[in-house]
Amino acid sequence: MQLKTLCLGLLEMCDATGYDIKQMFEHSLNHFHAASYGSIYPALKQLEQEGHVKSRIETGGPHPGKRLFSLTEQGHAHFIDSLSATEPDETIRSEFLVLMFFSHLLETPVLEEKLEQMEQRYDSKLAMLESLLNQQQSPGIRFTIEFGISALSAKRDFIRKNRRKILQNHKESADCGSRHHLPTEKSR
Amino acid sequence: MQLKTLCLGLLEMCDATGYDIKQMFEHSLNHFHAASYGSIYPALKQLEQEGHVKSRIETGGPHPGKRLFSLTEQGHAHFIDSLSATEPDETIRSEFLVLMFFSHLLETPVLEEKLEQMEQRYDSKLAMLESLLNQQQSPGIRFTIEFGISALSAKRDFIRKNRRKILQNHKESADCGSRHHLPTEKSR
DNA sequence: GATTAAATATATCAATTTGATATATATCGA
DNA sequence: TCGATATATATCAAATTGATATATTTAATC
Repeated sequence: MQLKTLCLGLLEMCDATGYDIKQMFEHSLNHFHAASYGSIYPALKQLEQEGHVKSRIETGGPHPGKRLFSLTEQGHAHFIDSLSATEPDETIRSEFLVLMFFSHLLETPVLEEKLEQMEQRYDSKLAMLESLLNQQQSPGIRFTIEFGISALSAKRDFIRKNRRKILQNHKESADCGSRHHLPTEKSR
Repeated sequence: MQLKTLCLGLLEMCDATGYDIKQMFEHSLNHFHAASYGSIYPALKQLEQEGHVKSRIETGGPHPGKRLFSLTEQGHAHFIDSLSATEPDETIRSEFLVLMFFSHLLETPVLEEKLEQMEQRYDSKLAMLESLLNQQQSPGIRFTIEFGISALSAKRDFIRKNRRKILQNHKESADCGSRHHLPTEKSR
């Protein structure tokens, strides 16, 4: 799914500036989709060229000159079509699991710190979702939040349950970046 | 974390071609990090220019002419440093949750199909991880697989538990792409 | 034995996206 | 009134995706 499609979706909710769209990404979609200004502004520009959105410059208000985007009928229809056609899937990019994958190359205290940090990070992400839950209305949005809470809890609990075992094991087979036993040693 | 760092990590395990690295991404790292040829080959080229890897062309074997990359001592040291410095975190991009977020704009049978598809997708991802589990040795790698299984199970179970409720609710407040009640209607 | 499909291997490129940076005004608290 | 934070837009190099092109080898099928 392209960012353009997602911007269209957010404009289904209310008219918004590029800045507003960024805020929506950071607040409502934070736990399952990110986007940067460097992609949002060009996306909106293209959508306008394609006739899916139109924009007007605000004259009054606290920030005169700001550009408010709104969906056109064409853009609405296009969003429904794109949405219906998107395959349900997800992609994960986990630097934490990369760390764990290569954990035999870390020193035990470093590994311990990473596990600690990740657990805390999950805790604060959970807290954020819990607080979102009290504000939301639409069943679809509630679903995404509750889904996020389930996934996050499972991951945090997995770390909690396995942390001690992993660290014990790691300390015993202290390896720590030496490559003496690796099969490719000769070639260097 | 840059792809270059990850390539270095994979070359810690054994010498490999660009193709081999892509295979490793698809098999071992599949559940937490993807990479395309279009990024792998340039990454290896840069790593060689920086002296972190070196390459040799194979003369014999089934595919003479293929370029095997191996880590240099410098590359090894650099990988350990990069790894120790990476913040444990993760990013999720979920088209499934985007669908759920805007589910009020889908027709009930379409929503039903998406939920069904996602549940199946989680099942097959789960099956893949289960089979990986029987092959793996290193505690770090096992951790990533078991972690993946926990997270995937939680997500699949969440869909199973909430599917009926969501669909029931959705059918009752049939909305289906009409925008008659939306606040921005007047502006169009 | 011939044909065909799938696997192995490398490379390139337009389009997308990130992440950083620059700029300017407005609001709010100290 | 000062400084910090929030609002708002824009740009750009660098990274990455996803698609495409090419060629050989192996395995399967007929």
